[in-house]
Amino acid sequence: MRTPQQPSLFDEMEIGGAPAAPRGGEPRVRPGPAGSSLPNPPDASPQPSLFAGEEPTVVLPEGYRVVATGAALAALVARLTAVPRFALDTETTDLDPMVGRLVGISFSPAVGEAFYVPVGHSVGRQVPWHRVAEALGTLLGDPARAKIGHNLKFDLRVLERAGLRVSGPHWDTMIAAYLVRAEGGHGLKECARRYLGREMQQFEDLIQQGRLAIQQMEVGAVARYACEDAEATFALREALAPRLAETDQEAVFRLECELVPVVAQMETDGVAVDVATLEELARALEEQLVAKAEACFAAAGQRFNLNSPRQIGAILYGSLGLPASRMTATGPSTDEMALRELAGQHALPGRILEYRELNKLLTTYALALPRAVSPITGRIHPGFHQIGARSGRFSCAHPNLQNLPKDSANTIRRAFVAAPGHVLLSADYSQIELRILAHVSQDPALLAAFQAGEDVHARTAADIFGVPLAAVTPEQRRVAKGINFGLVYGMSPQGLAAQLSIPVPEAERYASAYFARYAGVKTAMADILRRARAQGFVTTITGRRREVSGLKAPDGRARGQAERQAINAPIQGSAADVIKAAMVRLAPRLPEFGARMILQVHDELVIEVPEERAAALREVVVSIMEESPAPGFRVPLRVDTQIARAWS
DNA sequence: TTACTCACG
DNA sequence: ACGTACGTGAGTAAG
Repeated sequence: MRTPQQPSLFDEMEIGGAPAAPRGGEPRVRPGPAGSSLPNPPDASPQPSLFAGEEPTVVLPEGYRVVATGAALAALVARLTAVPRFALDTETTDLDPMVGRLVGISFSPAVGEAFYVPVGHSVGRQVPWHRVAEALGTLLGDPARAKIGHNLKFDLRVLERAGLRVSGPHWDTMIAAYLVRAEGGHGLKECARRYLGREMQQFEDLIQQGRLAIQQMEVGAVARYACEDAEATFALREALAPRLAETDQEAVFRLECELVPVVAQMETDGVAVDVATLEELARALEEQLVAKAEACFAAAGQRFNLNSPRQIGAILYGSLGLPASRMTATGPSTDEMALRELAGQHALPGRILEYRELNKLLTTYALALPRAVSPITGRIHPGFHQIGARSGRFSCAHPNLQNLPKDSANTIRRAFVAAPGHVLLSADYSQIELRILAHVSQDPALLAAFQAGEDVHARTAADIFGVPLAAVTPEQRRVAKGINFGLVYGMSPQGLAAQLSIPVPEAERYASAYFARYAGVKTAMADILRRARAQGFVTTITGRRREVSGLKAPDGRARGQAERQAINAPIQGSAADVIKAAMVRLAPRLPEFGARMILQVHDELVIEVPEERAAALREVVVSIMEESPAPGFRVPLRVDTQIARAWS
């Protein structure tokens, strides 16, 4: 693997005496407010060809064209102007759009037809970038023309960095492919194989063939590859559109495509982090960790690798002879629940738990997060994956900021801060999944509880224990809260019992008391299961589909798991639909406040806004998020907000 | 690469 | 009797 510290052979190479393109060595730090995207044109100086005097080695297939002259560029614009939609694809020097520079853009206005516009090659003839941008800008910004792309988020970010804004409507073939079929890969090449029966040239083959970085390769070779990408993408749209219709997922597809530019913006803007706070925390944790490790070794009577579950198991269940309660696939478990059970019998298990807590904070957060800060912007730019979760939720990675510790005892979230002069506005849905359940079930008692604005856990407690609302004890509310969480997860009495640390028969009594009071919920769940068994899938309020297999499995455990998935997916997935739709409605309102959406954590949105506009924006955010998400959705939605310098 | 553990909603 | 609920990503060990 290459690292920025180890430039390849080719970085030293200069062609035709022109200076090599500037590379990542000198990061231009862009401090301050969330990334106002400075123009960042590709490294595009036309240079004498490395291959001057040689015959072109690549013959383009019929229908593919290189756009390397002003006349060809005009012809491309005319051709694209004549069609209602076209596919586009970008070639870049890096897969990270924060780092990669534009090498070329390919377009396809029809099946069998594609154009490649080289803009960042270091060899061969090409039209200067400012002329390309000028010629294509209007077209790409035209809201009357649909842009088709495979993972458009990437191309939008790269083009934006190069100074070209691409407006919708967007038609993302990767998202379409995922909605049509979640299993298997969703790369362009795989999709072309599956839906077009085509075997495409792999990127690795292109690179290996030239043994050069893409921007240094002969334009013709890249053109052949890039044209195929754009053209296959165009063809994919035609193959996938009818499948989206067959599965009744046009509405959710439209939602996801409208979300693409919103997510692109969120990733590009990133979030500011106070590295000094994290470094200070890391130092403190390291100190505590050493002491805790020594305490563990003292209790164990020997030294061992505290990060190895296997070695911990050998000590606890071998040397110390403690009884193993829970098993994993490969041996006795040392997870938190297992160690808690042993805590009364020996000092070691409790100390291991304390060690693990510190170690998690140190390695996963305090040490790892500073490494994720971009040297280019000084901010962290996590990837938000619209199709990352089967339920319809986002997933978040590199780093995952959706699972930062929430415990007020630590300072991890406090290290996430607003830019100078700004604050973070956090807005989260209250009880969104239970409200979805109320809507889906139309259970009168649950609907009434929300419409009355009651504390729903207390209401549930009052109902299942048969006491007045005002008389509910904290313990009763705790049990009711467990029930309500359990409902969303497709609860089993066993799971409920384990979660609440109560006997199974008691959990069974609570569950039946609940379903007696909320009979609509019981019948709604039975309906979902019946339909799931008949159709093989469940759906959300927006029509997002999730296939569920195993509902007819003879193995009770497998069947139970499938049933819980079938119950949970419409609830979790509808909640995802609700917040995604709110993001789409909210995004166009943010510029007037100078604000940017920077994080989404399932039921929470975090927005960075100039301090003096925060109060005004809060009203807008709340009113948009609380809007009814669908016709006939009568459960009131409630959004709580916080405004602070930091995310905590 | 797989298994385990653990952070979040 | 049941292997302890739904959905994720990351760090580490060990093969």
